[in-house]
Amino acid sequence: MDSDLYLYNTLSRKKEQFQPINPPFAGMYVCGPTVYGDPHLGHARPAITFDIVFRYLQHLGYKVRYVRNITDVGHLVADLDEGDDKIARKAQLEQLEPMEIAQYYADRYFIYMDALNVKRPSIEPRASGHMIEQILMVKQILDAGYAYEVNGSVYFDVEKYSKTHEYGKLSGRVLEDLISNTRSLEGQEEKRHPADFALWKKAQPEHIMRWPSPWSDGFPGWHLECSAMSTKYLGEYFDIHGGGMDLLFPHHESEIAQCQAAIGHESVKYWMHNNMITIQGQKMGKSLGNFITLDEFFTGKHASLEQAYSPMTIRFFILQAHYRSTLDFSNEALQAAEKGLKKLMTASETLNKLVPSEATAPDSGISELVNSIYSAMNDDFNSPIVMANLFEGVRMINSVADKKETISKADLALLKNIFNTFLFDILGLKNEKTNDQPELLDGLMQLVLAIRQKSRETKDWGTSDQIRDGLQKLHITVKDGKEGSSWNIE
RNA sequence: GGUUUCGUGGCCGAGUGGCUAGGCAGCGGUCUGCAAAACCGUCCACAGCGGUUCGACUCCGCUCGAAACCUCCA
Repeated sequence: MDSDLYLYNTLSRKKEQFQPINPPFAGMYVCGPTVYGDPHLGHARPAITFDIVFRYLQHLGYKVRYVRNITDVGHLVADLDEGDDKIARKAQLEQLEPMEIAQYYADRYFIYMDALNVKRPSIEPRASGHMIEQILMVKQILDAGYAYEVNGSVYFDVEKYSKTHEYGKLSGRVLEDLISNTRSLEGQEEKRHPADFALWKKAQPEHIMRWPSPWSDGFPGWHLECSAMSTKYLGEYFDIHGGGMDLLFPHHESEIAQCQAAIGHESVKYWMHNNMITIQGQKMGKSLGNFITLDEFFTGKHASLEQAYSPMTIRFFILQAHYRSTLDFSNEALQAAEKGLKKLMTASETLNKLVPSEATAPDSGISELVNSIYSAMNDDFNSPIVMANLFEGVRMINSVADKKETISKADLALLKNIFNTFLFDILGLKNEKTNDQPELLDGLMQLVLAIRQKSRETKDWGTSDQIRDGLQKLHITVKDGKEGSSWNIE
């Protein structure tokens, strides 16, 4: 099963043809959220990026197993002296089990990702549910001689590993630089080498999340869960591993080392990384305190938001940039996205009402449109180009509706197919209008517009405008065309 | 300091060695009772300086500027 799909592999820093290991199956692992805070705009980017990858691979006919983890381990420290871990504080103050906090935010994550029309992955494993696998992997690495135990903690021996393997190949780092640049942090004295990282950490008394292990009551190292769970569900060698660029080092670098040490070979064929969302040129992130939660976007309740932005506006906004570029947030950009989305959705409604003619005139090249959309997707998931092409389709649709152009039956079917396939199925955008009683509303509107038409015929503009303005207040726009008036819910 | 990546018009954002990105906003026009929407036309670019080339926004070098990672973070 050969495909024309090319994707950018961070490991080689080149676009490579996608050739799955076991076609028609495709395995994909993406680093999911750490559930100790409300999901924000930054969470939406990888979720949507890899949602597109998931959807497109399925569209191409692959049987995709998409695994995205939930990190619910090791970040909840009850020590209130340092940091601003409000969740731990909350857990302690309200006498909550830490897992209650994790559950709460995991649920929140699902709700908001559903709102963004992000498909649920095939498997969403939790780190806390895979202690056995993680402990087993630590043992494997110890047995292989690439780890050592100190006081109940186990560390990965980066120095030894780097003698026979290239630690830093993914992020382009050199070990010597890592030595000289690593800060001396508390608790590092146990490590033989500053670049070593924890596979298992003995829990300090204040650490409230802990599990028994052969070495100590403690918790697994940050990088371990992904290696253990990807191996469990996707095997020792799988196709795609994705995540945010900020995870490149040390997280993914360490995953590579862990798998190499435990299994004896690398586990990932293609590494994909989405770029960050910035706010005034700076990364939007938890640590910087400049993030805006999805809930705040949807409700408009945040000081830097001029209005509320719907889930699909956010999705459109994100898809209008290529996933490997930074994307700068601003009200202006969001408002542009909102208008663009509306234009696209209105056109998709118009499309369903279009009447075909004998031929397409002028010959506007709808099949070329299809080709260039596929080329764009195949070129490392270039969603902005896909959208630009869809807007070309919008122009055609509106021109036909305006009777300035005509479209053949075959071309119309083709155009409908493109919109259904790409706009809705692959880009995953959807019409957000809600209408529970379409017949009732339609009947009412026909009546109201008939009355207005009468007033227009007698040039009673006062009544005519009163009706139109009144409807506008209810977010129903009336458009007067050559063949009577039409209406639209905003 | 090291690693990685950028610098495109009023805003957001694609792309290419010579030929239109696209969206939003602006301007002019068509349509309309007036609008709205739509369509047509149009203005505004490729950080700076060198080099390669018949030709560079696109390749190379330097300068300036910005970001991410090196510590939990999507």
